Amino acid sequence: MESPTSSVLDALNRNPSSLTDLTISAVRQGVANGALQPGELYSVYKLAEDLGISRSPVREALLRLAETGMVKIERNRGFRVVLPSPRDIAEIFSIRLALEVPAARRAANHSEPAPRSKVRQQYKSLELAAESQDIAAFEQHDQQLHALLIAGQGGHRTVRLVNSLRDSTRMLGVSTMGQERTLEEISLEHLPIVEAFEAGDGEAAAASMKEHLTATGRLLIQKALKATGSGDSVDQIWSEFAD
Amino acid sequence: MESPTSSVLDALNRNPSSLTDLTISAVRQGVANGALQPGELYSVYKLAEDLGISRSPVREALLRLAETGMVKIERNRGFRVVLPSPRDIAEIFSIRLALEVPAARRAANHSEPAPRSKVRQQYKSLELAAESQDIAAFEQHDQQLHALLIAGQGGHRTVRLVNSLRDSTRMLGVSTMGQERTLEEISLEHLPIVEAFEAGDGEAAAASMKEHLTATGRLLIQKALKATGSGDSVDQIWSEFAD
DNA sequence: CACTAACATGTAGCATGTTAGTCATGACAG
DNA sequence: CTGTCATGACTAACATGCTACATGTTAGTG
Repeated sequence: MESPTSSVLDALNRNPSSLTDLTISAVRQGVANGALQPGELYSVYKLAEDLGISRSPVREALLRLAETGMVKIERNRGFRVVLPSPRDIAEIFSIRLALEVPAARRAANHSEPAPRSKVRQQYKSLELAAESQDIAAFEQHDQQLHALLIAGQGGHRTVRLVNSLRDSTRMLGVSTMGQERTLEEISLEHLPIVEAFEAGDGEAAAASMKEHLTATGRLLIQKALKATGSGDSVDQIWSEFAD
Repeated sequence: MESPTSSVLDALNRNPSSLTDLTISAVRQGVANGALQPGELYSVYKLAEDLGISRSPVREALLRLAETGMVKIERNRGFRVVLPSPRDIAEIFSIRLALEVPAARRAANHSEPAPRSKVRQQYKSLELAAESQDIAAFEQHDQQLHALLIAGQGGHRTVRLVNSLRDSTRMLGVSTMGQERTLEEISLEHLPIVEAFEAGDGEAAAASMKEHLTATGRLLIQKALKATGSGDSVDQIWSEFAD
């Protein structure tokens, strides 16, 4: 194996864990910035070469991503980044609603000073990223804000689960972000959640979280429907999964 | 490579897919029947030898199981089957409640003849397994019944997700099954759900599903608390995650 | 006797060789 | 022109060799 590229080394130094984890991050990033196109066929061979590492960790990374549905592996053919169907999106958001709305309620009802300042801080970072149109940073702080609102008591599994669901819709956000909704608008949707959390108002937190997720989910479904040219309506699909 | 054991061959014939999948099944089964003890340290090396295959598919299987939390891999040491803490169990059931209760409601409200007969049939199999004290069959039909009640429109992800959550608590069921509750009792808990589903009564289905999952979850937490000798109460832990 | 350093052992993680399956291409028969 | 079949390129899946590391043990030091 020749000398790894500097970016690989950098990532290695930041995170001494494993090349598999590194590869997972790399694929996520590639999907986020469009380097990996949904539907296109790629091979473990080439990806390993590009990353300057061997096939084993790359393969392991892809298997784990396939487990979450972000990627599909085709035997003896290669792998594809999966573009979720409108129904997939609806299901994903129905799950997120089922998990995050009660979580937001509980979090607000039990909110304490320390997590409050963290949430506020995270929201400020989100605003900042929105102002400077930094989509990558925006995505990251959005994720961390949602994670904070779930983590309350230590819902590790729930956080991991929601993060993996976000993975599946990440490639949709890329094209959507800053078009239908500006980053500022999305950022503002979080404000009532944060305020309700700080006020310890569980019901308000739940309601505004529900509104936020519903708006996001429906928008992504609409986007996906336009892309597929299907005749189905957003309402119809949405009603199959969420109320 | 010597001759694989007959059980391995059997599993291979049933499922011609991949050795990785075979290994996942083998580990699940090993956990279910106590061949793999929680907390004990095992090695990929030996497991691969026992299965009569190479280390690669075994390693891949364990990585995927680690992803779901059923197993923990320790670098350069081995892997352990994870015994979930009382809090872990509470979180798992809070997730299952969030997903399965609304799913049961929707399923009942949209129930049609075809799925109805399938559900009824699955319930009969469950009863039968309970009568004959066949724990393995009982587990399987229990899982399939829950899956049917979720799958409604095609909630593939939700089904997979719930199945993976069940994985994490499987080793607890082993020791519990047929002690605190008899199989017949557990089977009977499903009856009101099935009846509400057949009657198209969403609210009743949701309520009885909630009752069933709550009873199961609390029982497992109690069991786990006794094992750890902790002073926490079931109510206290339960209230941190579920309502 | 306490305490440390060298070493033996066993492991995950990674690299790489091997096997067998899939598909595109094009020759060729009808 | 069309459908069939050989063939070659490419691939995932699997097997296996290698390396660095974590840990328990033992030998050496005060």
